[in-house]
Amino acid sequence: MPDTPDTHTATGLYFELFNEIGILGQLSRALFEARLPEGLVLPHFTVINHLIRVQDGRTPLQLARAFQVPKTSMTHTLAGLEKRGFVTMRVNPDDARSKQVWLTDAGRRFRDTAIAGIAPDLAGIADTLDPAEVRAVIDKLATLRKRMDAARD
Amino acid sequence: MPDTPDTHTATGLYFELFNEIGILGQLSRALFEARLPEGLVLPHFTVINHLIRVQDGRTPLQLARAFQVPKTSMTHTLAGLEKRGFVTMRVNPDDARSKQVWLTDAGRRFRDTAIAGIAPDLAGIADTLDPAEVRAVIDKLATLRKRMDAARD
DNA sequence: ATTACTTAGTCCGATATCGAACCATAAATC
DNA sequence: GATTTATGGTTCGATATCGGACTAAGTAAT
Repeated sequence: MPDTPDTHTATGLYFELFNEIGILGQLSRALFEARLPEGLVLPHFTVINHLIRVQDGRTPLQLARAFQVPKTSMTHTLAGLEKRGFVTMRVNPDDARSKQVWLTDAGRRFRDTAIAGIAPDLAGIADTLDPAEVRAVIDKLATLRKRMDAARD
Repeated sequence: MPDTPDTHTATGLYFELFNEIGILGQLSRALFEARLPEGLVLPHFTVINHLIRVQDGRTPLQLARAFQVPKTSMTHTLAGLEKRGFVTMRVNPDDARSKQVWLTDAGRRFRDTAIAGIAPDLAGIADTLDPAEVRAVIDKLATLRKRMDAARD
C-alpha cells in the first residue's frame, strides 16, 4: 500500500476533490483580497458582483443561500457593505419581515475598479487551461453543487 | 445584453470558476463540520488527514503551504489539535527554529471515526458524476492550483 | 379572530482567520 | 567570525464566521 490514499474508492475521490477545491478557494481568496481595498474581503466583492450579474433587489436570505453561508454571516457582510455606502437596504414592500439590497453608484464603481484591478492577475493564469476545459469543469462542478444543495434538505 | 455576464471572456470564465469553487467549498465545509465533534472545524480534520496521507513529521510551515493558509492560521489550528491531544509538536532536530508535527494514537482514531461518519454523506452524492469525470476534474483543478501556486512567487 | 407554526433578520458570545510586528535561529556576505 | 539578511514560529489586535437564542411578521389551522 503506497502513500496513495483511498483514491480508488468513490468517497476517496470526493475527499480529494474537496481538498483541491479547498486549496483553490484559499488561493483565489488570497489573490482577490490582495487587490481589494483595505478592510474589504472576498465576500464583499462576491456579493456586489452577484447583485450585478443577477439583478439587485435580492433579499439577504437569497444572498445567503446563493453562497451557502449562514444568514448571520450574510448580515455581517451586508452591514460592512452598507457602512461603506456600496449598498442600501430597504424593507421589502411585499413582506415587512424582509429587506431588499440595492446597489449604489459607489457600489457599482467599486465593482468596476475591483475587476479592473484583478483582471490582470486572472489574465496571467488564463492560459493554464483552454476555455473549453474551464467551461467543462464549471459545468461539472455546478452539477455537483446543485446535487449537494438539494441533498441539504 | 442578457443576464449572462462576461462568461465569454477568458477572465469572465475564471470568475465563474472561482465562484463555483467558493460555493462548493462552503457546501463541503458545512457537510464535514456537521459530522465533526463539537468545537472541531474543517481545517482540524484536513490537517490530520494530510498528516496521514503524506507522512507525519511535517513542519507547521509545510502544512501552511500545503493548504495555502497564512502561517498564523496554521499555528492556531495546530494549537487546537494539540490541546485536544491529536498531535504533539517537537523541535525539529535539523533546525532549532522549526518544529515537527506528529500524530498521536488519539489523532489517528479521530481521523478514522471522522471518516466513518462522513463517508455515508459522500456516498450519497458519489453517483452524481462518474469516477472518471471526477478524476478528470481533480486533475484539471490540480493543474490550475499548481500554476497559481507558482505564480504566487 | 385566536392560536400554532413558519420565516426573515438581528444580536450575542465563542472561535477562526489573518496581517503586522516580533523573537530566535540559520544562512550568506564580507 | 562579525554583520547582515532570510526563515520558522508565535503573539497581538482587528475582523470574519458561525451557532444559538431572540423578535417581528407572515401563514395555517381551527
